[in-house]
Amino acid sequence: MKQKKPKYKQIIDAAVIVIAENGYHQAQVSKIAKQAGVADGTIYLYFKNKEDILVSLFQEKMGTFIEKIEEQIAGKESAAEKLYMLIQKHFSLLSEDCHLAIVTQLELRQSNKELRLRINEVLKNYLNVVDQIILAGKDSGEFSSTLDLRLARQMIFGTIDETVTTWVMNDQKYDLVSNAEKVQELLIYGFGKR
Amino acid sequence: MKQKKPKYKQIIDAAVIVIAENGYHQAQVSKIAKQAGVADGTIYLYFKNKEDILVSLFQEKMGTFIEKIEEQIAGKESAAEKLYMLIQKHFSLLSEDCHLAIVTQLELRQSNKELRLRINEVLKNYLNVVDQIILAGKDSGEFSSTLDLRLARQMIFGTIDETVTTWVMNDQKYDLVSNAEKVQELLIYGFGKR
Amino acid sequence: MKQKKPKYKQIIDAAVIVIAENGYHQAQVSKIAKQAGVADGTIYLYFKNKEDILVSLFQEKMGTFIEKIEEQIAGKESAAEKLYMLIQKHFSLLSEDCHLAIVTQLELRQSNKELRLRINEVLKNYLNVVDQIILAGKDSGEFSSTLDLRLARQMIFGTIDETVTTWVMNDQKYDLVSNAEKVQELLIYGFGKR
Amino acid sequence: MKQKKPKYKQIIDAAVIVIAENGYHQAQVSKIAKQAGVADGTIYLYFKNKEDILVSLFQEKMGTFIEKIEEQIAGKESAAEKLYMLIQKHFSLLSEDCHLAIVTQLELRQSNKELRLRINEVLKNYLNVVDQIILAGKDSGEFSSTLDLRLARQMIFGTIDETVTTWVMNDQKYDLVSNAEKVQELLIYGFGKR
DNA sequence: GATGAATGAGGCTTCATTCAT
DNA sequence: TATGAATGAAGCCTCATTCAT
Repeated sequence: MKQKKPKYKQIIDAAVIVIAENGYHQAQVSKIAKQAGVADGTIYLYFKNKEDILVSLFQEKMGTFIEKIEEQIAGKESAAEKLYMLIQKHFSLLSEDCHLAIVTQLELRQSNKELRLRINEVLKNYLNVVDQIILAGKDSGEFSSTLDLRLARQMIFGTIDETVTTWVMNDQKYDLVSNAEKVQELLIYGFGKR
Repeated sequence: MKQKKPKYKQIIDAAVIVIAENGYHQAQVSKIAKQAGVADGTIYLYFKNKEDILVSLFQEKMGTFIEKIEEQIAGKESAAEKLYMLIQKHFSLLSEDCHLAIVTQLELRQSNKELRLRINEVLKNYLNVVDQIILAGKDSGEFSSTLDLRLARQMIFGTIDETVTTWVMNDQKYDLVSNAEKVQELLIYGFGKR
Repeated sequence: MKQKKPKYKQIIDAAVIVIAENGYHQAQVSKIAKQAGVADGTIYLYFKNKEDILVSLFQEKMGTFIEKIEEQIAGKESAAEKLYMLIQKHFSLLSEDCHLAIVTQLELRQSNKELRLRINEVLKNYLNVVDQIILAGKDSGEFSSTLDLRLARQMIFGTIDETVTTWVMNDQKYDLVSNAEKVQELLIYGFGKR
Repeated sequence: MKQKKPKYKQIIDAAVIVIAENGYHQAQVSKIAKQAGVADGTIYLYFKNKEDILVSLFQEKMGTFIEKIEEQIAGKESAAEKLYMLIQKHFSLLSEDCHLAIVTQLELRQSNKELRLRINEVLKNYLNVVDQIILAGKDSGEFSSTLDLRLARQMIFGTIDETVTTWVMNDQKYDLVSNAEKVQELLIYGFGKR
């Protein structure tokens, strides 16, 4: 059977592998082309330039990422439960794709300011999901009515992100998912006694 | 008037300015030399190579950073107060040096993996201070005795870092320091009602 | 008309000319590229680095050199005749290519130790041809049976090389080839009376 | 006791050691200064520039070299004996100073064309001694009256030089001096039977 | 649509030499 | 005389992108 997967996705998947295995600065277009099994020039039939591959990669993966998280959250009643599912799914999705974890947590951050701004655009969709949970919590009375939306969002994202990054930098050698519950509890109740 | 400031510091300060204003990838050695008012070759009397400038920059600045934070924390009784002073000082030090804020939050993260590993070594000293606070809080009974040290550390650092990064990416246009108290409260009490 | 000659040879020939005309240390890659009529980067599609150009140059030219000499020697009966053809062809091949003579006698010797070691590897093929002649002469009884192979080889190569070098340093202003017979006689009979 | 040896010689001796141990291209002025125990700038009180160190080195060493050879030759009657003494002394002087051997046979040849031309000027004094021997041999009837002076000179120098170079490139691991007699015989009688 | 050979701009670093002390 | 900190010119190589086939 010939490769049915359109070249577009084929190239993005190749990029994830090449970047994860070689690092951002060693991920030349020619390497990605080779991994994807196409000629260098073919890349430019599907992407405007190299930056476009990376942004598309992030959009594509983050789109799927958010969809799956939204699915998980959909049925849940409480904000606490939603937050738990967000964290749990975030952790488990990255645990299941070690290449993607390396790329998003370490490699893509080496991109220049402009690219990172465009990546942040994509990230906003994720942050919107976070915001929905916080607002739901405030609405339902689970969270303090004086909770600052931006700070809460930064705390949730910052904590999750730092947790995943530490895990990746430790070569993913411990189980990330099993931390989900404690992370959620810390976010909701803080360090104080309960 | 002769330059009294030793060239070593002179070059590091020039590097901070050049990187902040031009971006990491546009911070050529020749630009740094020009900004420092020395010849290109002079750089190499004080630094082994370009990477050495960046690591030294981080060491020098982070060293001062940590010293100042430790001074602030020293007198405080409670862990809560110590945590507040950490955040407050962290925010105010970066607020006072907008160039340094850009460099540490955005530009230096574009460095390659090897350089970031060396930067992380320096960061460990900061994380040790954080750990001391958490342990003190557990000792004194302010924090839950079951509090996971690593998770708490990641939550504190992740939240602070994300907060500063967001502020820098928004062009430092709002007051960062005034958020210190709320961030501390969120960390200690979480999102729950009080 | 398209350049039919493959770029590999095109670049090597350009290198010979550039080195001969500008000297080893003034033979920048960009100059060679310009002379070859290709872009700087194209050089690196055919050669690993600058040193590789020089080693390849020597291999290529010395390969042809040895082939032609072997052709000449092939039919000859006596070692004396073979030695004469070796010298005669050595002199005439370099007389016909004044650029190559300058490069091999003067410029390539300025290369660093590592490069010269690699050049010496190539030279061994030439010295093997010399050895064959000496051994043939000893076998046939033309040369003394006590003749020391290494010394004889050094005397032949040293004399030929010094003769060519002197000629090149005198700007090739006298006829080299006409010395071939006398050089051969000197090697075979020495300075003594005959 | 303080260093009585004038700095001039001190620097030249340092240069020989530094070049022999590090190679021509790694023999920076600062390294020579350090080895000589003087400041970089001091070098320039005794030598016009780096090239001047190298030419002076060659002049100084070659001057002594020739003097010693002339001493040896002085008393000898026959040209054959003189030639033997020349070779024998040439070999033994270099055998006794392994640093100098490396410098003259390998490292100094990496110098550029201009420097080599100046070195050749110095070499002429050596070649004059060779010429005296050849002419004496022709006068006395030991050598053929039709012997070509230039060719004979090239054969003597080329053979000696190639012999020493081969010995140095083989890490001076066999005895050079013991080859003197056979080299002389080969030069005088050639490869023919005797 | 697919190829891949060719392009060419751009920067880190070394080291001989100077000159104020 | 002696010092040594400072100078600054100069070149190899990479790799994103194009375009003739």
